[in-house]
Amino acid sequence: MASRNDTNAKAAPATKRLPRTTLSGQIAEQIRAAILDGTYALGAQLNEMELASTFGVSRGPVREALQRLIQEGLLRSEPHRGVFVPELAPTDLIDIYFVRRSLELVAMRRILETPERAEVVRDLAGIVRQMKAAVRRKDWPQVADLDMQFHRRIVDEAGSERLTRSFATLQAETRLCLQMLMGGYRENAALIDEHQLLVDLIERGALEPALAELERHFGDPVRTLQKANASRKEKLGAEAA
Amino acid sequence: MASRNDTNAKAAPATKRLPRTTLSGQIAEQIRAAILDGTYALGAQLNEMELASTFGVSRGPVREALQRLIQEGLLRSEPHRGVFVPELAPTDLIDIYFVRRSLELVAMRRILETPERAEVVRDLAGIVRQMKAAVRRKDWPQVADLDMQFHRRIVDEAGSERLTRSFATLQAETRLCLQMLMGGYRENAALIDEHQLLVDLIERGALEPALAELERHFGDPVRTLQKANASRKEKLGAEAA
DNA sequence: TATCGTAGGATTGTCAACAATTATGCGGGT
DNA sequence: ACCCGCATAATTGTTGACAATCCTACGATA
Repeated sequence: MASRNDTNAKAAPATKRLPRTTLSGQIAEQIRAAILDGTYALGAQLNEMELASTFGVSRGPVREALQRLIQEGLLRSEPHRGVFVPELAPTDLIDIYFVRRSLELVAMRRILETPERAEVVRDLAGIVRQMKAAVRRKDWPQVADLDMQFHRRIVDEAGSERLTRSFATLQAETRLCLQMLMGGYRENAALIDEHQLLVDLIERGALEPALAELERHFGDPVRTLQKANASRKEKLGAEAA
Repeated sequence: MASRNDTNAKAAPATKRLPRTTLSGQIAEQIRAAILDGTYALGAQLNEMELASTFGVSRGPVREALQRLIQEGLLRSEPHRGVFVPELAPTDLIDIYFVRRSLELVAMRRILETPERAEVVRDLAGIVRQMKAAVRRKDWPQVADLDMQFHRRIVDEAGSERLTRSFATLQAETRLCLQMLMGGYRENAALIDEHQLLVDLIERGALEPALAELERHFGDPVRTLQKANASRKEKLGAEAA
């Protein structure tokens, strides 16, 4: 990872392409990707100096990037100790999905209130199509990514800047949580059908059925986790301090 | 403002009281309070060096504090230019209230689903009582603060860490927006009655009426703003880029 | 006189070093 | 053998200085 820079060659061409970019922002993006990729394990400490040398920069930008991720909920800071990848419990996933469901339901309601839905429906259908292909290739990371895109597209369509912002952090936490608790993305056979059904309901303007289906769609991951949790609850009892 | 430190006397007693505190955090709190107090006007730029000398620290902690506030939505950063107090439009207030309403409705629904509500009801009633006294004293800043406490108490009672976190930023933005658009808090005579009614409905466990009243409660500020907006809409047409 | 190019000043972004705090390992005492 | 206190080591928090970038104002030219 982080092969973009050499030891101290800071004049990378990528930096020039978009002048309105900050080094901190790039670092934040890279670290975020690394966290979500599972590069840093649960509870691991992120050494500032180490990260700095890894990215070929000083500790300043790294520090700012870390703080940004802390505010996003992807890292936890203990003053004078360090920043750690949070150890998310099953209750955290449930909490995350509780808020996510709320936000998406609101977005869905707003979408079905507007008469112009052709564009969203087209985009969502395209995502589902790609998803179908990815499932056929058994490219699960891609499926997970498309799942993210699908739900984000719905929330974005609501046209609320704050809703989008809140949802973005929730979605990042979701990904982290799934990574931590289930070791990646689950192979859910019903996933395609559920998304396709949602698209159809949106197209037809069926408000209540769409909301109900969305709720059902969210109830499933929680139940899946609870099943997965049952097989490793012995490990969780050790850290009830 | 910021008379806590002298020129370079960093060993303030307040710093020692809570060892698990970061200088950046304190700075962030101070700057946030200053923003919400209206110390920094709409669109004003916050000079890092100036803030640093004001607080008697270096630019590092100031920078981190600013970035924290940026992520909270209370400041806007333009790379290589500076950080500014965002110029919020009426549409922003509407957007903020849209998300706030959604979150509070979710919290309310969850509260009314739990059988143990005595503690919340007691706390909320206490806040309303203080509010009544503050209104009698015409202490509007205090009324605004109690209003904030009231709604935050409701959201906190839902017991969702993410809901609380998201709501906190929304509430800060709300305060900023009201400060910017209406020059502070409005003197709403019906405010006390509305809150009291909400408390009663929560106590009685009346789900649907409580949700309806909460919606009504949120519809009002938006309408108030739209009225206030009517008197200055000529200024808003200039920046439709 | 208006406009374009350029020099100046100011502010942010970044860096390397210093200081404070915390955790760990060792030695002595009970 | 176990526990307490102290010194050491590592990491974060903070600082001041350097470099890149952007805005502004001035002057030359058409």
